[in-house]
Amino acid sequence: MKDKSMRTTDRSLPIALLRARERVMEPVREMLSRSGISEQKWRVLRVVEELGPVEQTVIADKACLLLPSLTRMLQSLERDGLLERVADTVDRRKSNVLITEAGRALVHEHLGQSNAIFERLENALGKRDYRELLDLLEKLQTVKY
Amino acid sequence: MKDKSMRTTDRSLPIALLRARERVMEPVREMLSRSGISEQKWRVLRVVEELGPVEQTVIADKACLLLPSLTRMLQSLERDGLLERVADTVDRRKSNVLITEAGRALVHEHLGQSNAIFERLENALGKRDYRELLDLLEKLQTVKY
DNA sequence: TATTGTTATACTCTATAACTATA
DNA sequence: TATAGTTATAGAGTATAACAATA
Repeated sequence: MKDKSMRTTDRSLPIALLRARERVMEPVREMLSRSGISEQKWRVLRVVEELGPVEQTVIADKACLLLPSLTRMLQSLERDGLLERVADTVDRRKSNVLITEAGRALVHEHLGQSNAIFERLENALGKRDYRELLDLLEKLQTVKY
Repeated sequence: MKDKSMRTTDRSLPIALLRARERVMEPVREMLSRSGISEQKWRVLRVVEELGPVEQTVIADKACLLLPSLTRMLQSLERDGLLERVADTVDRRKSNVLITEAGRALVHEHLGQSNAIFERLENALGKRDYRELLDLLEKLQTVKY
């Protein structure tokens, strides 16, 4: 007999978040693999494109990466001419990362495809539920507990 | 000037799901690291405990892992005496995985701690929103698009 | 002393293909 | 021929600690 306190994995928030994400990422992965860019690098590019010149600690936080991982990705993205690092003039420990024109072009090209994917999903799930889900996820990120 | 078609990363479903998950996993990771069990193995154990004797393809699907990764984890979990693999008597290509008493004990012990973590979160987020979020994630997993 | 970022290292997981055994 | 699982292998990311430079 099952323990009553046993939450099923469907009702486990971390597992449900992961399964949902895997589901949603399927077509995105297909898109990214065609251009040879990893999921993680794609997040870095989007964060940098969104936040403008931004320091690495912030990128790591927003893109859910550790700093040592980020360092290597930035080196690679910089070699590919998609991002640039410039030393901060005020606090010289920092460097600010910004997107190049080539990087911006790449982001926007893929974002077009990505938008198409998520428009389909939005319709399948219902606009109301889709928005509600994003609202709840946003709330979850900021809640203190 | 920003492109209007540019969704911010807050409203990107994959990124929002990831950030939410990272947020939620923080205390769970702390708990797991104390017992030296990886996140992935923890998912495998929970899935097997939940689904009883179950074939590996199903575990891989439910725990969001690839079969080759799962194979190695099962070997390790079997060595540790937490799971067992028994050949399927009907279809001999398959093997059924089941949890041992030691495995069940480990799962339930950690599940107790995990429940405490998520009860706190449920209260912080509000029971209604918490349930709504799980419902939407479940819906997302089954939607066709 | 604390913080920003880098380097080093070991390890784990991912991804793909090739393979075995069975259906 | 197709499927279940294993093995091999390359590569990428994770996690920790130690380090350099700067604050």
